[in-house]
Amino acid sequence: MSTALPPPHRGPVMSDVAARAGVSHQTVSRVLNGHPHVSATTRTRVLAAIAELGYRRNLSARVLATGRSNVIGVVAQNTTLYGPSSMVQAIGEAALGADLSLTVGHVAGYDATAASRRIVERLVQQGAAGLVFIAPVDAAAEAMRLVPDGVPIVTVDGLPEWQVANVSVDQYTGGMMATRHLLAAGHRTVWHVAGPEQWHGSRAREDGWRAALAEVGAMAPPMARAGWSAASGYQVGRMLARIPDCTAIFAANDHVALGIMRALAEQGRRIPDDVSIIGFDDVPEAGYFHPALTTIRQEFGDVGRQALRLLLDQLATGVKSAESALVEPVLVPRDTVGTPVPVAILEGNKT
Amino acid sequence: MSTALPPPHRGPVMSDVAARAGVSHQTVSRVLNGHPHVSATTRTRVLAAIAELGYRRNLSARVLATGRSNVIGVVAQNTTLYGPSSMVQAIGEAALGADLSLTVGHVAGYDATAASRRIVERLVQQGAAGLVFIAPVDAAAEAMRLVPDGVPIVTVDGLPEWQVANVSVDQYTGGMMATRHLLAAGHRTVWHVAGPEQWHGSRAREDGWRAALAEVGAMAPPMARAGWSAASGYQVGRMLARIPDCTAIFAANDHVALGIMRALAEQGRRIPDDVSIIGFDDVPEAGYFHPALTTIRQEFGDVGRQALRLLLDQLATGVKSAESALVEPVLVPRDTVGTPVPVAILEGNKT
DNA sequence: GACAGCCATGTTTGCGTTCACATTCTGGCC
DNA sequence: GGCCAGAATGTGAACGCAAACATGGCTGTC
Repeated sequence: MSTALPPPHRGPVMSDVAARAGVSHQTVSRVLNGHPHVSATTRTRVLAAIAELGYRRNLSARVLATGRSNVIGVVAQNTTLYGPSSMVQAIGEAALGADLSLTVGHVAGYDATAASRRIVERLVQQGAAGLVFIAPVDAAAEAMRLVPDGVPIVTVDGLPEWQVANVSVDQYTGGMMATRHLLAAGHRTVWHVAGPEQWHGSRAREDGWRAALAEVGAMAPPMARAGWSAASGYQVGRMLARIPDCTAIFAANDHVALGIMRALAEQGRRIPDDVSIIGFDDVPEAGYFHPALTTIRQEFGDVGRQALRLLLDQLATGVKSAESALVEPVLVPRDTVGTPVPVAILEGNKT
Repeated sequence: MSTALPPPHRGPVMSDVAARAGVSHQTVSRVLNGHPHVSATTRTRVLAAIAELGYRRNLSARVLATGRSNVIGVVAQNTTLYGPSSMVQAIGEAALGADLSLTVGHVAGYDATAASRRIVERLVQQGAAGLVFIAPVDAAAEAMRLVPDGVPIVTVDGLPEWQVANVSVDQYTGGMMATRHLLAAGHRTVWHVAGPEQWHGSRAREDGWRAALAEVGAMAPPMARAGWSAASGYQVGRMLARIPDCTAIFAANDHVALGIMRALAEQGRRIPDDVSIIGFDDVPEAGYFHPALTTIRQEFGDVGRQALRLLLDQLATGVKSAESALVEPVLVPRDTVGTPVPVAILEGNKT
C-alpha cells in the first residue's frame, strides 16, 4: 500500500469562476476551450475571474468527461545511456510542436518486465492518447500487450514482427558502412565487438558487418561481445590487443571503442597506425577522444520526429498502422581509421 | 490547438465488473482497494470478473473522486547530460520502493522558462501529489511559483534562498577537494575552468576552488569558463595549453576535462607530467580516458533517495519544509594528477 | 411584420470512481 | 429466544468537467 497520503488539496473550480464572472460554468468552459460564440466582453470577464482566483482546470475531470487526453506516454529504459536519453529528448521536442504533452515512464530497477508493465498500466489508466515504446530490447515489448486496442503505439528500435508502427535507425546499414569504411582503408578484414545480445541494434549491426565482409569475400573473424560501457570494451580490448592480425575493429558504440582504445594503448598498439577502430553513436565527446574517434552517427532528432509523425497519423486516422520508418546513419570520419602498414615495411621501420 | 483527436476509447467499467460478479460496484471498489470486510468468495469472484473482462480502473476518475494521486512529478531539463539523467533515474528507482509513480516532464526546446511552466501546469493539473524540480539553473525555479500551496516541492541542486526542501551534492566541498588534491600533489596553484555561470553547481565549485587556494595562500589564476561539453573544454584548453605556468587544472566536469586534455596533448603537453588535471562527475567512461581521469564523483543515487525522502516527509506531515540535505562527493584518484617537475630538472632532462 | 436563422448563453446529464451512510445478515451471549 | 456487535454488502451522492440540448434575443429578408 502507499504511504497514507494527507487530505487532498482542492482549489477553485469552474463554477467558482462562473459565479465570480456572473456567468454559467459552461460559458467558462467555452472560454477555456476556445469555442466560438462567446462575446468579447464575457470572455474578458471570465479570463479576469480566472486570473483573480488562480483557477486551473482539473485535468482528471477533463479526461474523465471527454475520454481523451492530449498526453502521450513514452516508455523508456536505460535512460542514462546516450541513445535512449537522446531519443526521449527528441520525442519531447517533436511533441512540443504538436501541442502534445509527454509523460515519460522511466523503467528503473532490476526487473525490467515488471517495471515496464507497471508503467504501461499507469499510462493507460491515465488515459494516454498514444504510446511510444523505446524498445531496443525485447523486455520492453512484452508490456505492449497490455495496451488496449484503441490506443495507438509506435515503437522505436522495435522489431518488424511485432506488427506495430516502428522507427529505427538503420543499424544494418550502419554496420555495413562501418565495415566498408575499414575495408576501404585497406584492411583485409574487420573485427567486431558487438553490443549486448538482447539489443536489436546489436544484432542488426552484426548482420551489416557480416554482409559487408561477405561482399568482398573477407572471412569473418570471431566476434566478441561487450556491454555498452567503456569498462566492458576495455575487457574485450585486452584480448584483441594481443591478436596481431587484428588491425581493424568495429566497436558496438563509442564508449566501448574508448575502452578498447585504452586497452590497445596499454598494449603499445598505436591507433590508427597499428589498429584502426570505428565506433557507433557519435556521442558529443567522441571527437575529443585520443585520437578523435571515427564513428557512425545516429540522428536521434529524426527518429523522434518520425516516431511522433507515425503516432499522429494513427491518432488522426484512428487505425493502428504497422508502417515503419528507417533513419539512415551517417559516417563521421575522424582520426582512428588508417591504412594498415604492411608487415614488411613495419619491420623495416622498427629499428 | 491540438490536432483533432478521434473518438475516445472506453473499456469496461466498474459496474460492468460488478454485474458480471453479481455484486455492487462498491464491492468491486473495495476489492480493488484492499478494504477489509469483503468475504473471500466474493473477492475471488470479483477478481475473476476483472480478469475476464480485462477491466482496468480509470485513474482520472479515481483522482477526481479522491483528490489525491500517488504520482509525483519530476521537472527536468538537459536530460541528455549525464548528471540530470542520472538524477532522474535515481529518483525513479527510489520512487519504486515507495509505491509511487513518476511522471517526468522533460523540459525540451529553446525556451526553458516557458517549457517548464507548461510542464508544471500539466503536472499540477494531473493532480501530482508532489513535485521534484531538478533545478541546477534558475530558469527551472521560476516555474516553482506556479505550484499551488498544497503541493509539496523538493528541489535538487536548488538554492537555499528559495526556502524549499532541497538536496544537492556538496559542490563547494567538491571544489575544495579537487583543488586540495592538486595542491597536495605539489602544485603552486590551480587553474579552474568553470561551467556555465547560470548553473548553481558551477558557482559552488568555483567558491570551493577559491577557498582551497586561500587556505594555502595561493593566488587564484584567472578563471576560464566552458559549457559542459568536450568541445567547449577544448576551446578553453587551447589557450591554457600555451600558458607555461598552468600545471594544474580543475575542470568543470569530466567532458570538459576531456576536451582540455585533447588540447593539451595537441600542444605537446603531457599529462600528468607537465600538467595535472581533475574532472568532476565521474562519468562511467572517465576511467578509460587517456590517461584515466582523476575526478570527483557525485553520488546521484544518494541524491535521488534523499530527494524522495524529503518529499515523503512533507507528504506525510502535510507541511512544507525547507529542510535540505547535502550529499558528499568523493575523490576518485586515477592517473591525471602528478607531481609537478621543477623547471630546473625539466630543463636538464630535455636534451 | 412575421419568421427564419444565427448568436450568446443557460440547464441537464453523464464520465468512472470513491465516500458516507444505510441496510441486511451472521453468530455469540445472557 | 431475544438482542446486539460487527461483518458483509448495497445505495446515493459527489468529484469537476464537457457534450448535448434548450432558450432567449437579435438581425435580416421578403
